Amino acid sequence: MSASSPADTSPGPAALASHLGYWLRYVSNHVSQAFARRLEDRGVTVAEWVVLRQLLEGETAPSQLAQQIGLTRGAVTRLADRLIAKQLVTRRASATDGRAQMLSLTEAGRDLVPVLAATADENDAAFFAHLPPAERAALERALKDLVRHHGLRAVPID
Amino acid sequence: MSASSPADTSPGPAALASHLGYWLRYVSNHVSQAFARRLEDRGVTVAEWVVLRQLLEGETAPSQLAQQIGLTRGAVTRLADRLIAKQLVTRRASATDGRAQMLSLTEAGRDLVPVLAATADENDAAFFAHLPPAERAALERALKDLVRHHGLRAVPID
DNA sequence: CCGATATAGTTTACTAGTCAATTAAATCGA
DNA sequence: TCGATTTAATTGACTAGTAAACTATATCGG
Repeated sequence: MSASSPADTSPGPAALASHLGYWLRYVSNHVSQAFARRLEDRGVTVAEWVVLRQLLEGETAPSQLAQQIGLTRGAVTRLADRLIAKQLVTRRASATDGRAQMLSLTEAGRDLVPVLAATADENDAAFFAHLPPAERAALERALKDLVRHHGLRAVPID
Repeated sequence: MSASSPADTSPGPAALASHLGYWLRYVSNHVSQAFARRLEDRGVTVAEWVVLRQLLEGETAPSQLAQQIGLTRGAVTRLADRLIAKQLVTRRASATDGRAQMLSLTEAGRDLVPVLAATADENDAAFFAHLPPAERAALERALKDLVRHHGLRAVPID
């Protein structure tokens, strides 16, 4: 029962392509890479888009943000540093907790989000629009089932 | 036509979760991360597993390997350095081309591949076995359709 | 009220990748 | 045959993440 994957016909160790995880990673990398190239013109990365979109919901502490988007707090610190350098985000001390910081969008950041969202829409359409609706729906259902079944949450518990 | 994604009900910029690319990346990251944890016990990373499995097909030049697994030659150089340090791979000058190097598995490397393949099988099963066969097949078909339709190949043209 | 513990954020060291520059060898053309 | 171009590999500078150590502030218990 070990070598159970569909394309695994030969004997010996399972081929790379016999694992669904391999294909998932393969396609996902291409989609993200294509998105990254589109965002390049706007001067932001995929990770930065995620932070900016999340901050549109309102002022947020780094640790909270880390939980929401599935990064460690260390990663959020660096990401915030870069976004502040680009003048898209500001960081200020919390009024109520001496340890905490609060991140929010600048004017420029707030203005940029809709532009980036349109870019994300374009990228998604370019990749997935050609799929027959049923297949597209099946893909979405399978992905969400995986999330549900495994209780996938923002990765690093930390 | 811009805000076309299924879960995008509200006005304003599209939410992160309204993009299929977001879910793909989300699930893919979890699968890879889980696989990485399993491989940790064996002392190798996911990228290293891919190289080792590919080298099982035979002695390969770094540039060729780069094409096969979709990395730049620079990335392969570093990866090879690490695998050599772990004594799983050897690098020797090509007999026929003064510029080229050839990478091959050591005894230890060859012995390790089946163990890692079993680990990959386990990880794939843990993530995808619960999906109803039809849904699992639909996922696989959708991913392969995306590869075919977009002519996705080893990413960096370089 | 004060010591122990938990939490927030940053920093350091590491893996993992890109791109661009560099070096050296091979090949192609006049 | 020798100069120009291409190709192979490496290296350096960068983005992007984790994990773990560290600092500072809060909070909880006795």
